[in-house]
Amino acid sequence: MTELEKGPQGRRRGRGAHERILSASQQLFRDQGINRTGMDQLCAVAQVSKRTAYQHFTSKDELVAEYLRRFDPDVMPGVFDRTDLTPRERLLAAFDIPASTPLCPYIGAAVELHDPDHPASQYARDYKKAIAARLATTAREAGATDPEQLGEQLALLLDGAAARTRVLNTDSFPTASAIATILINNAIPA
Amino acid sequence: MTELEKGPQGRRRGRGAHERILSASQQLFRDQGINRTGMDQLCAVAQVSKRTAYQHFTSKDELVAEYLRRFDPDVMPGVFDRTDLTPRERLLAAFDIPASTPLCPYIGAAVELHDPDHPASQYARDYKKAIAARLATTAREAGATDPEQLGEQLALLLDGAAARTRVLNTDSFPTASAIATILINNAIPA
DNA sequence: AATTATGTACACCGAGCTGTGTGCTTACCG
DNA sequence: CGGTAAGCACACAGCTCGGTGTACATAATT
Repeated sequence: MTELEKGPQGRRRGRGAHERILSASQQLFRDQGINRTGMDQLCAVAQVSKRTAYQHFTSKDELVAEYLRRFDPDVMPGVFDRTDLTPRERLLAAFDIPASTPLCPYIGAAVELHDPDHPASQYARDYKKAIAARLATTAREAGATDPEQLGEQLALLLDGAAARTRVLNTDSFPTASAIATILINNAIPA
Repeated sequence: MTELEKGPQGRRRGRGAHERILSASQQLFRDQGINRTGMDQLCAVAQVSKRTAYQHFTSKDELVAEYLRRFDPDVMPGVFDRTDLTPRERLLAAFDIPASTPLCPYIGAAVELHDPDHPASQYARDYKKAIAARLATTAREAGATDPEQLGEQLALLLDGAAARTRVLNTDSFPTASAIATILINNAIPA
């Protein structure tokens, strides 16, 4: 982050503007929210001129959508690909959240943007469905009698924990995990 | 609402400014969100001059806090006081939501304001705790082995359904209700 | 009838927002 | 070396927002 201290003439950060902008988005949109983060501040953090930012993203809305698209990689997928765990263990592992996560950014975006037609809102829906589907297929592997239902239920637990953690400012994922255990035990015949 | 069409001189709505403002808040903050509702629009809907609004509420923040405080009455409490239901039935009745509810305004406020110290955020926390407590006492009446735990679990389900309904734009309360049934059956010894 | 509380109209302020226009500088690549 | 793509600084347009100042009008109370 600080490897390119100051350019030759006291300015200029180099060529990776696009990535720096997205990186700053991740940080600021998460910490402050989307609406409370101005493009000026974002550009300052990204060490990018405003002009450059608008050459990479035609509007803030577009940046927000791209920010959500880039978010996924290092959050959920890791859980589902762990071959060292049984499917049943994988379902439960989804509830082991680092506790540093402020709020699922997809929920945050949907609430803040308040427009179901916003590209970011649409992507948030797609993502939520994808997570539920992932949980469902894993539930199937685990031998659940009704995998779709279990997947949807577990997804609801994740969202509930995320929302509640945000509002109450206390980690609600253990509670969700406890419920998940019960549901899984009930849904998978011994 | 339209009983006082136009004042004697083509203006003036009468004395209930305070209530009209709060009423407009309920409508607009719910439908559009807090940040996307300006005081100008709010005053127009409330048929109140901006000056009057700021004589009743010193700031928008204060209005938001009061809006949340006034929200409660006709939502949850009705469920817990129904003597025609057994405690167990009351717990389940909490999940019968009219489906018109856009999003729990407490979650919305906490996400939109993004400041845990905001009076409205604090009240949202208090309210959420109160709901969990209500559920817990009802769970105790129903004979649950660990009422506090069950109360917290059911509260999480409600929040999960609310958040998920908002993001996915589909009613998630039936799913939550199904989970609740399982939890209740597991928590209350036959 | 006089007083007081309440409400009104409307212009205005300063701040912050998204987004541009312009002219210049630097880094890369053939 | 020379051309081009990428990035820069900086001012500014145009808008909306929260909030205020001022002078006036009406309603309830006494």
